[in-house]
Amino acid sequence: MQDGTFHTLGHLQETWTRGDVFAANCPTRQLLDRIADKWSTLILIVLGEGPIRFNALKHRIDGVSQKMLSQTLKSLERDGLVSRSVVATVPVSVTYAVTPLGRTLMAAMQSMIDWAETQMPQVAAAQTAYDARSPDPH
Amino acid sequence: MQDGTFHTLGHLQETWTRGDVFAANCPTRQLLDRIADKWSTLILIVLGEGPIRFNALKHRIDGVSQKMLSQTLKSLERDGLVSRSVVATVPVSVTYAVTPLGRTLMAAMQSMIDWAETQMPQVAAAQTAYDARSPDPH
DNA sequence: CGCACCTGGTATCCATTGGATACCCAAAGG
DNA sequence: CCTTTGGGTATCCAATGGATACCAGGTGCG
Repeated sequence: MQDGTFHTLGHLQETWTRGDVFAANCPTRQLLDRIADKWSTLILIVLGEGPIRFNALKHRIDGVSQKMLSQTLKSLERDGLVSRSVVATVPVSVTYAVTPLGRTLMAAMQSMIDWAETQMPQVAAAQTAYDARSPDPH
Repeated sequence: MQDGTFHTLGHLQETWTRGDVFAANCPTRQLLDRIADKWSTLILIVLGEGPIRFNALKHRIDGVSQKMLSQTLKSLERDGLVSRSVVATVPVSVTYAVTPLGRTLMAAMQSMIDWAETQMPQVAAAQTAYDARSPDPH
């Protein structure tokens, strides 16, 4: 398969111990690895506002490359979290939307966003303090 | 600085538009990029159970390399999410623990874990269906 | 007609990241 | 001695991500 594929795992495993997120073969952990991802998170947040076309999405998410966007969308579609529909307009336009399953994930993610927004000053302060303690002795 | 440093961003920016997670310079997004990370998530979950030493942590999290573990711990410490304490035992032992700030993040992350554990069958089914539709035409 | 432009991608190449391995220190134990 | 132990760092190589170029194929424009 091509350059940076997402399909290396094939499909999720069948057997696991519930709660054992730390064994590499635990499907929960595989799933966590997939969704604990920069672009997936951002894409789902934007899609939460409503269906959107590929290029609009690309311009909305600052810094995402076309390659990562199409790869990540493909993987999210495979996971049943977003749906892809080709609208046969003049230049074919492709619209992406969150599925009901994806919407349940978004609720869980929202608490992380909220945390980041509210706790940011704390983190910035901690960083400043840390950097002051270790003066980067070069 | 050495090989795979985490400090490339220096420190978080000062000016932003609240809720604008999509501009690359938004501190919330920088923070999100940092915590929406495979190893950070796993480390915080383990640390949530109580303080733990470096090697114990390493053996607990299947598949993490020593390099990534020490790098990620350093970055989490800088962000004020975990604390590192050197106990002057015979071979020096280092204990890591979650800070109160880190504990607030863990609560937010827990909903993601719960989602992964409960919705995994849905995702596995979606993947199977997807793979059946696109027969990988080689 | 011939050319550029639109959308939604792929193919290619190179920089950065992550993983495996080896090594380091100092003290204890055989 | 020589190995083991804990907590790393240094080095090297494979995998990942990003930049850029290209493609299809229909449309408007000179």
